[in-house]
Amino acid sequence: MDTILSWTDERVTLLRQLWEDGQSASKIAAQLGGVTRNAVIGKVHRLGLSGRVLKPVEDATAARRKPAQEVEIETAIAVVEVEAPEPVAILSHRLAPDFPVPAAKPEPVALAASQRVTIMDLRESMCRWPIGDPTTPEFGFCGARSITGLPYCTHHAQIAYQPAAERKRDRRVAGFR
DNA sequence: CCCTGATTCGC
DNA sequence: GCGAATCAGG
Repeated sequence: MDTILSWTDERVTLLRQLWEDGQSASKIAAQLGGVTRNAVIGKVHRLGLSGRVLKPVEDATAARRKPAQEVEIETAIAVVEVEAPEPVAILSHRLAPDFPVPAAKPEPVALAASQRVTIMDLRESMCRWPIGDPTTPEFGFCGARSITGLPYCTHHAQIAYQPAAERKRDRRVAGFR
């Protein structure tokens, strides 16, 4: 077993894809698993991937600091107000069309009954991992604090986003930490 | 308080 | 090379 998950070719490749795809460091870290956003950012810099085409908001963040070397980033980017009105409760598919959605249900209702919330109580910031049988009244969602930008909490994100390489040999199941 | 990326620097 | 701590800002 090649324990110690490090920056293998697979992970670096995935990092590159996600980063260039505009994903934030924290989201990438969550999907890779085993690393923090700091680790992701550090790696991005070592790979020379920083300075990607950013969205106005993020670019402003990057430009604020004036490092030892004057990285004069003169950007005359129009600030676009992107206000996405978020309906209260909707199906996870609608909220996160491009995110993998677990086939109906992995966990026994009893196991997470304490946190389960109904669709009516689901909020944007809550984990949408389905719990229970959708055809029954007990059906609900995890409801824990979700990773901003992702539909699941850290626990379920790790189940939903297992890297292909590791999925093969399996390994980590549910939450650690 | 939530989050963003950037940089520093001990390991 | 790695990433926690810290910074600077939204």
